[in-house]
Amino acid sequence: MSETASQNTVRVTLPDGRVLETPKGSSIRDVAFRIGTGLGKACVGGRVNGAPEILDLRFVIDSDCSLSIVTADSKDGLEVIRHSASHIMADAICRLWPDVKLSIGPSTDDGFYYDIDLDVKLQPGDLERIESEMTKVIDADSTFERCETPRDAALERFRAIGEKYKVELIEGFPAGEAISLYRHGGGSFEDLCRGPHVPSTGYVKAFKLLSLAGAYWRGDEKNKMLQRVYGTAFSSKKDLEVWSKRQEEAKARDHRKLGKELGIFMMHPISPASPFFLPRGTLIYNRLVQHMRELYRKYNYQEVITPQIFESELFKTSGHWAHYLDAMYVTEKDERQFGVKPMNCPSHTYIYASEKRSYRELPLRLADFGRLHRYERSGVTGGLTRVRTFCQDDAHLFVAPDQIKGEITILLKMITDIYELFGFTPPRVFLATRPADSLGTDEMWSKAESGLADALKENGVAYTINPGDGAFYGPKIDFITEDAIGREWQLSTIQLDFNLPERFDLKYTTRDGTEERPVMIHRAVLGSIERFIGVLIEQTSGNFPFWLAPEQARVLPIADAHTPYAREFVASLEASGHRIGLDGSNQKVGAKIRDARLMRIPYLLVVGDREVAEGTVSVRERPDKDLGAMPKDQVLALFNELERTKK
RNA sequence: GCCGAUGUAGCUCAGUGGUAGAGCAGCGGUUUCGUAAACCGCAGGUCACGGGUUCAAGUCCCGUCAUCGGCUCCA
Repeated sequence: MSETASQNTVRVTLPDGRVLETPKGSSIRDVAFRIGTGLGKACVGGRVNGAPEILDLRFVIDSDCSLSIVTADSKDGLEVIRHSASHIMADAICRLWPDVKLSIGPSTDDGFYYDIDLDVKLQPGDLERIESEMTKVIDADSTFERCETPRDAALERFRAIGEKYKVELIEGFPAGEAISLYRHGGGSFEDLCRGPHVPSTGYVKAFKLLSLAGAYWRGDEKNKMLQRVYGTAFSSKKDLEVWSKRQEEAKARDHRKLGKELGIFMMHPISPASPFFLPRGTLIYNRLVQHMRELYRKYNYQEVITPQIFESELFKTSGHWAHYLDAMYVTEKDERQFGVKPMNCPSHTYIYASEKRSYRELPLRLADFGRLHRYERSGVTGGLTRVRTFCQDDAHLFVAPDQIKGEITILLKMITDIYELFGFTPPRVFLATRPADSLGTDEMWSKAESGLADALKENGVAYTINPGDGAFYGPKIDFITEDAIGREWQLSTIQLDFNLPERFDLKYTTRDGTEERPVMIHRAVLGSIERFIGVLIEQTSGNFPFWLAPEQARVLPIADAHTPYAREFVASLEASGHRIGLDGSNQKVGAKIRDARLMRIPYLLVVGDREVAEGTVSVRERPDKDLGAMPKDQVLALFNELERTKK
């Protein structure tokens, strides 16, 4: 290897450390082909010198650099393909409806969309028309060309064709900066775009348009609502099929579907967006609450029960009246105004303030499973994940300022343990900072925000900052988990609050006899029990662990003659606290097995002549594992162990 | 709240202006059976609700409610 590259070559360092000498002026694509034909065919872009942005394959390398090739099937590669697919879709829409105005069309985690302004209301059937127009563009395999234009020229160009959203976007760019445009179809379609794109439209080998939706321009509810067309694209037809299949499977796990099938909850327009928990759902619900109560004993919480309805003064003092009145249920009696509680915190301040508090009592941890009501706007509600009545495993910790970090450390452990117990993947953690509309001083906020950040760092929890997403009274740490179809939900939360103690004038007496203000930590581990159950149903596909299953086992007599024995067996298992069913129906055992499997019963205990004679049951473990015949004591030991270890 | 779609038996769904259907579930009977659906019969509907168009509306139009997909919001 020569020490210095010649005048006409550059040295390109590959991710594996290999150095490739390549003619000056080679494109990323050339380099990929030099590495291997397979890679050359599979690549869609490249990254130079570890920069975050992906560059076009056509990007020319004219100096020594490090390069990593982005292949079509990688996450980055898919992003490029999808972004190009969104351009192709925009082109197709322009061909079909020439008076359309384009806004933005990015790629997303599992596809892409384009927001368009079009007088004609697109119908679901139009998606097929757009798809076939897109296919024409893709079949033409025309080159994606990048061109840089001075800002003012670009502005002029888009203004001339009346693309007002593009004009608005460009106006937001710094003056004098060059604007990059991408065109394909020999210039018949041109769009403002940072890139990168695949070399030609033919690279988009597998795509599908998915749905239509409304979306506000720039995500602001005050702006015009545009039409959003969602689609997805993959590097191969096979990948698209795999994805489609997975989507189907996810739909089968939808908690609204399973909730109905498994008898967990129902909904009724008589109380919109408010679940009715059926007996089976209530067993799960109460078991979860029981589990939290067990933890509360361990972690020194004290549970309280507080009123449902309060005079408005409470919420005026707390600030909720000003911030959330529209979302509260209010009522008037005796010419006094009352509100149904949308959260427990203000009432806990009354318990705190009901006696003179000493530093010795802190941290004071008050837990409350109180039912909350929030008027969620129509259109935002759904299933168990966003409801108008719910309860949280809510608690408020009243702590001295120097106890904050310690408490949060304990909470992080509690939360981590919970996700592990349920077998959830670790949640994504966000630190939500001060929102525009908030209470308190800058000093309070920065103290609170850095307090949370320090606690996270000290406990080695990786997190992302979510600017302006905090509660109006304080910053928070949110723990985000996904449902079956990838929608994200906040379950656990830890919120720091210097405001309520101030507003309700809470105090404690220190060792020195002076009075200080406690800090409040609002926290929920499961979050809303309703939402938690919704996510739990989807994560487990209804296969609840033994300790949570509403019916942990079902005894299946083969014929009527075996029913008395079966009944006895059920009674003795129930006497040990297990939830056992009996299928005494007039059906063949095959049908009973089928019914029980559909209900996801963890254990099926079959009894026939043999079992009666031997004093056993034949145990079948979900979904279809034969554990053989077991005497009663062995079954009991198994169930007790499952219960004890929460498996 | 906004954009769009949907609403037929308990559930899943068919029914494109001319007499409301199927499967499963339910009920009655027969069958007593060995690991994913035995057989026969019966019953079940103001086609979400309210208006309108029409000789005639589940079907077309308008409104309301609810649900679903998004957007915005989420103490």
